[in-house]
Amino acid sequence: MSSDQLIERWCKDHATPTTVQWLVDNFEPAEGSSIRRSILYNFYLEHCLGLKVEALNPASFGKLIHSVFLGLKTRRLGTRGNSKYHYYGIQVKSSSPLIKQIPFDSDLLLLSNTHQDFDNQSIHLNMSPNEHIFSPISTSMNNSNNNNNNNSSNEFLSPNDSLLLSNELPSDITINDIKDFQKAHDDYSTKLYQSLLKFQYDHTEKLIQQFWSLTNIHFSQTNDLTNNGILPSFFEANKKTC
Amino acid sequence: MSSDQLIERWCKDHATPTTVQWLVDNFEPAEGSSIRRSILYNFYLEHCLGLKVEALNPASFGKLIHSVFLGLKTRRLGTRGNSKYHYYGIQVKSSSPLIKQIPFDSDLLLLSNTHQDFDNQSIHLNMSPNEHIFSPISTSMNNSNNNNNNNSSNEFLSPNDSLLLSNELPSDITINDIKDFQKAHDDYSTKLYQSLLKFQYDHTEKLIQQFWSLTNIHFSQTNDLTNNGILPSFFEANKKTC
DNA sequence: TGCTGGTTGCCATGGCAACATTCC
DNA sequence: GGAATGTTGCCATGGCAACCAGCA
Repeated sequence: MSSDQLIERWCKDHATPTTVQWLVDNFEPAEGSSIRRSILYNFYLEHCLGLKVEALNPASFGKLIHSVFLGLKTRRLGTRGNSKYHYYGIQVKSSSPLIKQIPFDSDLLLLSNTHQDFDNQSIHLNMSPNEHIFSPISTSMNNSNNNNNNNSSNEFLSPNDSLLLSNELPSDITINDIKDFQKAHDDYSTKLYQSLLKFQYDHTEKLIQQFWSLTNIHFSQTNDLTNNGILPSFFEANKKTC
Repeated sequence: MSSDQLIERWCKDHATPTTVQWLVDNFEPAEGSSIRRSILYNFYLEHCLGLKVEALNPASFGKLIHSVFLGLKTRRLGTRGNSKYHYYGIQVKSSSPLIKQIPFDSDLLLLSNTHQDFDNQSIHLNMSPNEHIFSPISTSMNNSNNNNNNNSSNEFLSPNDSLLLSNELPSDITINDIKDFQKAHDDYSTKLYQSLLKFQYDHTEKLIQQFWSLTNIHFSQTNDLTNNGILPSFFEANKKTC
């Protein structure tokens, strides 16, 4: 089926021809490739933001993309215990500007102390380049590995990251504490970003308050992020949480 | 397959014969009947609590119960927009003590101002008898309707409820605001109860803090629940939340 | 051979929209 | 006939455990 026919079908059903066109322009079927769903959905949100158009929710967007790229499969990829849903059988077109914004394929939480070939004895940290916040640094980080579409667990250590983590943590804080915090923070960042995209200011405020309330530090105090008080109290509050 | 054979199979696989026995003792296949999953799971949690045994998570419990009651179906029942997952094809045995603890089948959020045949002009409220907190009052409420296993939308108005709601709300608070609050509070209560069952005190504290932080009222102030300040600020904070 | 860690199957849950029924 | 509302199909997501491959 040609892309024009696809568009016509969707135009009739849901009047979303522009989005279908956007999908066809930026993505293509590709055996063996996959895109993390949340990344693709965030691309879509930005697309809608640019068009000042109401976005579909993730489930409905799923229906749409399945109807455009027939035969899309589902896979859950990622490190053990942190697998994420991917659309399998699709890739960003090499001609698409989005390709510059694709984070690592191994964009998953990856904290390991089994490899110590950098900064002797320091912790290797893939800062899980935030999938949706395309800061200059994460974009440039990612470009170096764009063509690598397989599942290899590339690690990446930003100099800043190692400085941040290599020392000065209270001794009773473990690697798992840091993992937990990072996971919670990633989740928080994702929700925060999406609520910002949707101009849900009240929701945004609520998210910030909720997240930082986990640290037992009042929201108005979060300016003191650098004062070394937040991580410990967060861990304390979450130590026995399931 | 006899219940003894069932138990033997599960004993071999998962060493949970007592729970299987408990299931067989308290539940039975029944065409056309259903039990809300969260209610059944909460019964199970209490069962484990009594035995001082680690409970399976809901997904694993689902596998267990499906293997004991073959052919169980899934249905989502409830008022529009508030459907809940049920196990379909099973009921509590009439000989089971649990039958006294089954809430209404229409235990779902139900706020309506279209029926006004009680307490002239007041709001009819099904206080969504909390599925897991078996207070004397909710238990006695439920008994009156135990045999009614169909989907009829029974309403029930406790005198106390009508007193609580019939007046004294600021005029800018709508029925939908109350619905939202009640929904959020039900969710909060469920989580709170489960964390209490599991002795997750830290988690419990976090839940309380998170929930009440939505109201912009500090946790230490929640003693002032009756002072009419919480509902309005909660609604304000959530008005534009998706 | 046993550990580690990615993948997947089978559960769970929820949103939205289409469908079906019921009730003005 | 149209509005309201319960039900279901088709998406989404996640936890846990089984499986399996690579590796010490």
